[in-house]
Amino acid sequence: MAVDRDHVLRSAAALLTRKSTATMDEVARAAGISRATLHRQFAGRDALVRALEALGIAECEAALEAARPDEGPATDAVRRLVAEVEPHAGLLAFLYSENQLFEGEEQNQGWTAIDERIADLFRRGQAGGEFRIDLTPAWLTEALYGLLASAAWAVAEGRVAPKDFTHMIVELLLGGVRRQGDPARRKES
Amino acid sequence: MAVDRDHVLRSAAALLTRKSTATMDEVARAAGISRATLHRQFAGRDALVRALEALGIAECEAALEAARPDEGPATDAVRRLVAEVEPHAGLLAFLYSENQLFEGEEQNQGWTAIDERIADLFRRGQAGGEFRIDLTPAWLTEALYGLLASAAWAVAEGRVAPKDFTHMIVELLLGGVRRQGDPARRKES
DNA sequence: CTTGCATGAGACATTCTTGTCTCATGTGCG
DNA sequence: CGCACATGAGACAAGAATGTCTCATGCAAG
Repeated sequence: MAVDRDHVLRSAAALLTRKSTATMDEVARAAGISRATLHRQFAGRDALVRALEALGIAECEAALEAARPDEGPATDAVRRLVAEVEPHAGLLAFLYSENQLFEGEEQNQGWTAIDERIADLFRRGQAGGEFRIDLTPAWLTEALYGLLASAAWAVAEGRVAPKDFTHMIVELLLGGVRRQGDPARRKES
Repeated sequence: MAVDRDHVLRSAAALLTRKSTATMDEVARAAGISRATLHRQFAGRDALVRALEALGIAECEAALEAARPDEGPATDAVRRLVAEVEPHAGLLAFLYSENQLFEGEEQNQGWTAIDERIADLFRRGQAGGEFRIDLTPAWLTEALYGLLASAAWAVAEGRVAPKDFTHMIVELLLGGVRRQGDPARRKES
């Protein structure tokens, strides 16, 4: 009976999100299997992390699909994207910080493709006049990752309420902290 | 002749910023001393990290002092704060991710004090009508850390230009990505 | 010159994690 | 029933990093 590989991966993701230095043994126990069996599924820690990376990439791609980044106002597309990504923010935060360790190693091609699609969304918003143009799409993409990770950690540590997750990120990213204070309500430019 | 402790700390900060898993031996060589001497200065890796944390806290406090968070518009105070913190963003990013590992350990009191001062700045901006009030000061503080770390990493990996550092963070944090005077209505759900 | 002291180099034991292996169990299936 | 196979438990060696120790070197002050 093949162990439920997907279940193992998700258990590992949940654990490593909280404790990124967890041992193979801890990962195995978290999944309810023995270290031996875990090792039969994933040749080693590297293989496990790579599999998690593949999972994260797949989930990001699925989120991008579901968010339909090319439809409607870019603003709304960003909202949809964050909402779709929210459930996987923990895993993404883990992978995001994990990536900082890959000194000069080959950048995973899957990520660059996702980066590009997200950057394209920001680019579209800029071209359409919805977004300001003095911030590069590359930075906006990085900032989105950073905010997702920050929010995931802040929620994990109880510093902010889980239910506000999407709202916090989207509102800060889109509108910033400054009051769009307009005595005359926002009208045509 | 006592080794230049400050020089060692800054070398360690610079190295760990780039490679957070660097060995004690690597840290020692980066500082131009032997592992034995490094160990005489800092009882162990923990002690070193704690010293780095103290350094980071001291630099944050100095930045807060220099930024005069209680003077003038909160908007300008945030600008000053980010500008003051910029030189230490690498160290802060390291400490920020390092903190994710301190499972339930005692939260360093120094950080909570800094968190509070930053949150107070946001609170002041909200009370004064400069900042929107639907985002909690706690979240804004977290977001600021997240953006600082993202920017530091993005710069380190060459994905964004170092000279844009402060501008990118401040503009995104304050104004968001949406164009002001944007014809698209604002829908705060 | 001689002494004192910090340092560098390196040996050593220890601990932790990993990867590999063996063996017993237990369950499903023919 | 008997077989095959996946699993769990655990032993084992290898490697890495750490903490501790000793010893020789070099420099500076007396």
